[in-house]
Amino acid sequence: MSQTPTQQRPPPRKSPRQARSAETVRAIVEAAARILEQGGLGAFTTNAVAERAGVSIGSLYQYFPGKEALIGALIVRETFQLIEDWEAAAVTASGRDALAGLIAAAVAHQLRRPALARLIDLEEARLPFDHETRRVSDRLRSILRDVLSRADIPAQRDLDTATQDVLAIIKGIVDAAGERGEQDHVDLTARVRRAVYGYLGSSA
Amino acid sequence: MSQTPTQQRPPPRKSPRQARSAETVRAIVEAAARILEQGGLGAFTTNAVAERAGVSIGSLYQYFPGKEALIGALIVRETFQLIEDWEAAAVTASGRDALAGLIAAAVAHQLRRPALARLIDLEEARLPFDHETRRVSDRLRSILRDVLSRADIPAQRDLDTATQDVLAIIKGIVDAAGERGEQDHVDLTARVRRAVYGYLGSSA
DNA sequence: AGCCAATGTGAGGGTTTGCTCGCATTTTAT
DNA sequence: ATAAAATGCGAGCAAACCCTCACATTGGCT
Repeated sequence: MSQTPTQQRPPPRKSPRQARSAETVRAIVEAAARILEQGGLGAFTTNAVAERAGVSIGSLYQYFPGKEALIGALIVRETFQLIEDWEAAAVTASGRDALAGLIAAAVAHQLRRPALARLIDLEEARLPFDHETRRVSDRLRSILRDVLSRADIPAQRDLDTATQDVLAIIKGIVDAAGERGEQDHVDLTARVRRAVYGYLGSSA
Repeated sequence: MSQTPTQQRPPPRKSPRQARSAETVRAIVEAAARILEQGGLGAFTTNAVAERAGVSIGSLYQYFPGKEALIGALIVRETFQLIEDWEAAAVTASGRDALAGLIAAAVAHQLRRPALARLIDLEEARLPFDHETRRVSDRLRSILRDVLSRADIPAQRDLDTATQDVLAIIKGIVDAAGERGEQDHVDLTARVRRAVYGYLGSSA
């Protein structure tokens, strides 16, 4: 009966085995994203997500153990996109270039779907999440940490604290800008860079 | 019948006229704060707040038109404390000292009740608020804006954007630090200063 | 074709919770 | 003391909403 010991509170759900169910899961997650960015948390109900996805509420609960798991899946999806961009940016020779690449990628990611990205940051800060969600967030932090430890970036007294602070700086500025409807990647990237470089103790 | 044209959606409520009711309002707001910082948003129900305050649910609704108004009142209360500290810090002769004072005050304010301050920042970013709440938030921004426009601080191309960014930097770092349980005012203040000065284009 | 597993359905049960309303108690004013 | 206003009370209504379950449909396989 118990094959996969996965989560904690609600019983785990099936994974899709056929192509159509994989598409169902995709549709549900994207519907969740659209509901969130158009109506905010207030409009985010499981029935609304199912309707928007064009599936029944029962189908939704076959793949997600509860409402919060939906947000969790959305966080994983969005964060994973950013991880891929960051991994590509991190392989640059110079640490400074890598850091600049991370910042540019973060800004681009945010401006793609600003309302969604901002709400996800808020939810991530608000909810205690499952193993998979934490793992993806940790991976993101780990990439930044590695870049900050490169030789051509000023050494930090506490690398973990520095990583957390730089992430907070990026998210803070970029979320606020997205809320205001800013579109200019170049200007926004430059502002984030100034704050981050200043924090790290680089020269301008 | 209509003496005070106050809010929008729900009907406005009475203002306390006797001392005992003023105390009731105080107790309700403080109960809201305690519920929030101990149980988070999930535990924040109107009945829970009333019970914690030692008053009936009916009394609560005599002074607050709804659940969100409670959070609004809490935001006003907390923000007003910070405004007073900031106004005191802003009268310093040097703009750089004034800015340093704002940062130190913000850090101190955050570390006093970290969980509460963080949740309030999150809620402030999430909800659309009434006139009074916005007015207080605007006052805070205005103080920072004035300091940033001082002569001995590098001129910013767009003062409003700079104000928003600096606020985001402060809140971002300080909320993340509070979440981690940091207690060291001095170290945290120094880190925020580096980021802000870097952003503004000052030298370290 | 026939069987079984996978997938899809949606009405509604059960719970939570925001909020009202009729009434009781306390304070103020005369 | 008495009336009127202010304040306090809390059972319970109404609505929202998460989630289950019994059943229908589809797809894969021999």
